[in-house]
Amino acid sequence: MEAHQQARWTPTPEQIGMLKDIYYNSGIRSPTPEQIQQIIARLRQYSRIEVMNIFYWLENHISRERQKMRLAATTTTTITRDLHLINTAPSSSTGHFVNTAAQMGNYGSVTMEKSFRDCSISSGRDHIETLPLFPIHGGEDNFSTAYCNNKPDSSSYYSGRYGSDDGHGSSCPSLELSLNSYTSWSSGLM
Amino acid sequence: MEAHQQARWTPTPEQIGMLKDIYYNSGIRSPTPEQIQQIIARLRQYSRIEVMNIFYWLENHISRERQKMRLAATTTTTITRDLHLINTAPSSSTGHFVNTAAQMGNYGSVTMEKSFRDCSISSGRDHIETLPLFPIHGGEDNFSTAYCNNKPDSSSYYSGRYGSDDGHGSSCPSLELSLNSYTSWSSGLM
DNA sequence: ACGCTATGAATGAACG
DNA sequence: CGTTCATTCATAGCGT
Repeated sequence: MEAHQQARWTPTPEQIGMLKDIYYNSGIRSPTPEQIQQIIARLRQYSRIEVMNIFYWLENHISRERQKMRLAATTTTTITRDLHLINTAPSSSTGHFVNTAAQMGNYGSVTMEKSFRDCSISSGRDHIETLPLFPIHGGEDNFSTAYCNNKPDSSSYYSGRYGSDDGHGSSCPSLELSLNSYTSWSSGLM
Repeated sequence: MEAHQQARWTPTPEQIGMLKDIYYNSGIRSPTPEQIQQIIARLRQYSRIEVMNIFYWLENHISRERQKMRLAATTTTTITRDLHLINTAPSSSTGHFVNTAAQMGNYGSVTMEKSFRDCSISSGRDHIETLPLFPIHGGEDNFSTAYCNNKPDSSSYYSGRYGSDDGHGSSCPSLELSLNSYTSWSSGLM
């Protein structure tokens, strides 16, 4: 087993320098395909690099700068702690606690969104619906294995969080209307 | 102090599998409210999930697939071999046939960041040559192994880091137009 | 050797 | 729908 080449692109100093130049000097944040091609062509001289690497690099770079900025602003040890009480836009910020009610009503376009919207009014508050009346869950992870049992080796990687040993707490071995009827939606749903 | 749950929905492998099933096997891209209800009802067994999560998942998935498609079309001398994408019929048992390729036909506007994805594909880690679009599978499990396109590494058991659907197949070695005339994106650039 | 940090990679969420 | 932001996972690199 090997063949993975390099799992992760490791930019050389030259590449980083070039990217920074592009980023800072040129201020390019969203290069065009042509630009990308050229950039890539250049960087490839130093090491294996794909377009996505550049993409990620730029994205991460931008993100990170913002993050730092934000962090600095928040963690400011100096004064300015009570200054902004109303400026920062709510939601989606460092404080991120999603406003449940804020979600409804504005998704974007009109396509599937409409359908979602119809259901989604319950984004966290009400979940009346008609389906979840009965906690159908008998086999819990039955199909889980069916889906992807491709864990070749193992992977015994440390489990960081809840892993997958539980979580559903399903304990209702009752009758479920359609637990494993996948076909039902596939066929009947569409 | 209980945490605020996870700010971000963390799909379990099971959920992803189910979503893929819905997406690929059923070819559902814009589920109806009823479908949404059912989907969500099912997925809720594994973790907390709201309608919006599904909505976003589908959107992102579609977007991503489209990007790939565009890329393929671009790299393969325009549309040419995309015709035979639909070949082997599922012929499982339920007989869900997919029709995913029906969407292609309108990609000519490269805009911005996407240019990256457009231009590149190979990451260097995985490389799937076959389009995961169609879980054609002549087995007996119907939809089971079909989803997992065998994902060697990653092996993240939990969140969504295991990847599965992307296929960066074409790793164009150096077919670029090679506009090496990096005359000047910036001043001297290097 | 082990743990921490920096950062590449991936994807969920949201904007226009 | 395409683009962009934000968050998180995974890992190369480095210090102790």
